[in-house]
Amino acid sequence: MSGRRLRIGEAAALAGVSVRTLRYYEELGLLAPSAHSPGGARRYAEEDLARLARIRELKDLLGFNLDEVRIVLAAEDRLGSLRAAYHAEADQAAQEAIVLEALEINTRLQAAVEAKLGHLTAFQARLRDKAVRYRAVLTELRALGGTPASGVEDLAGNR
Amino acid sequence: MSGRRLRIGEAAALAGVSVRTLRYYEELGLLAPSAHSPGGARRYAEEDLARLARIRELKDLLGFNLDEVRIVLAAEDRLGSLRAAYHAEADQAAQEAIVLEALEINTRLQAAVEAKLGHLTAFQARLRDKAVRYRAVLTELRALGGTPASGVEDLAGNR
DNA sequence: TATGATGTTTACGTAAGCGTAAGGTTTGGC
DNA sequence: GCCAAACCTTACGCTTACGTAAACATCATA
Repeated sequence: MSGRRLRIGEAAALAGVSVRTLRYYEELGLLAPSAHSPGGARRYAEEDLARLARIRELKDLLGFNLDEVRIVLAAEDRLGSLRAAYHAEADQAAQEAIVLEALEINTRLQAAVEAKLGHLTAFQARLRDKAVRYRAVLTELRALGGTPASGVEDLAGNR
Repeated sequence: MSGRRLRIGEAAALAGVSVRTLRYYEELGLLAPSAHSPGGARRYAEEDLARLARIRELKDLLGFNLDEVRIVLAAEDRLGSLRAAYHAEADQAAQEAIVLEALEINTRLQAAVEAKLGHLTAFQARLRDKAVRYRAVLTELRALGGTPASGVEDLAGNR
């Protein structure tokens, strides 16, 4: 179904990160390649790239550091292992706890995203406002083109 | 206008940063207190705190590093000095250039914000989707168990 | 099978963004 | 005027997130 496995250089280029970054993430326990060549070279599958994308998302988009990223991913991983052992009759209370934990983290993430969205849209509004004022100043400046220093005073009142 | 000037400790506490951070930003040429005590202690005015807020916004919200922040602030500063020297008949072409520069940076900022907003909303959608699936798993788990383990039953239904 | 590109581990280096300690000065309430 | 709290400068330290180099192994193509 899914395509071939990528060498570390290919994976890095595709994801827009460095080879060193991939090895570093593995060292931190964030991202391990799902396979290795017989000689021991890392082979990355698509799911690995997806995980990498999630890492970069949490880091770059939400500003999480790699330790915080790990916490989030760890919960998702526990959920994944639950899903794998779903039919193996494990302790149901434990399974519930895992799903609840995932839900909790999901909720916290949603809150974080929501907060960021709020701040960003507010920032955006202020930017637009400023742009309008800048353009007004510009046209006024240009209108003044032939008329030097005639006491026109409303740049200051522009705030 | 509230004239009270703040000592560095007060300013830092109010802004939620460390004293060291304020001094560091000054060292980088990002934020200088608008006054000093006779003995040489920094005194921060409200405008200084506003500037600090802008710095943190660009850094934390957009992920800019302090050097990028400085570029943005420098343009705003030039615009401010233009405003101050508006009546001093300076070279009009130069004034236009300054406003144009501010507009350009504003545009780039808007683009950055827009991009982030797009990514964030996409991320948000995926989070919501996941939450729905998690709750489905949870109800299924509980249905399989027959008896609700702990008092709370309707986590799936709320929200 | 040769061989150059790409990979491996190990380990030291680096830039940003502060933290923290030392040693001295200023501030401001009693 | 006294004195603790807060400030000053200088300077070295620390963490994060990698970069870079060395010395060697493996991969894949001719």
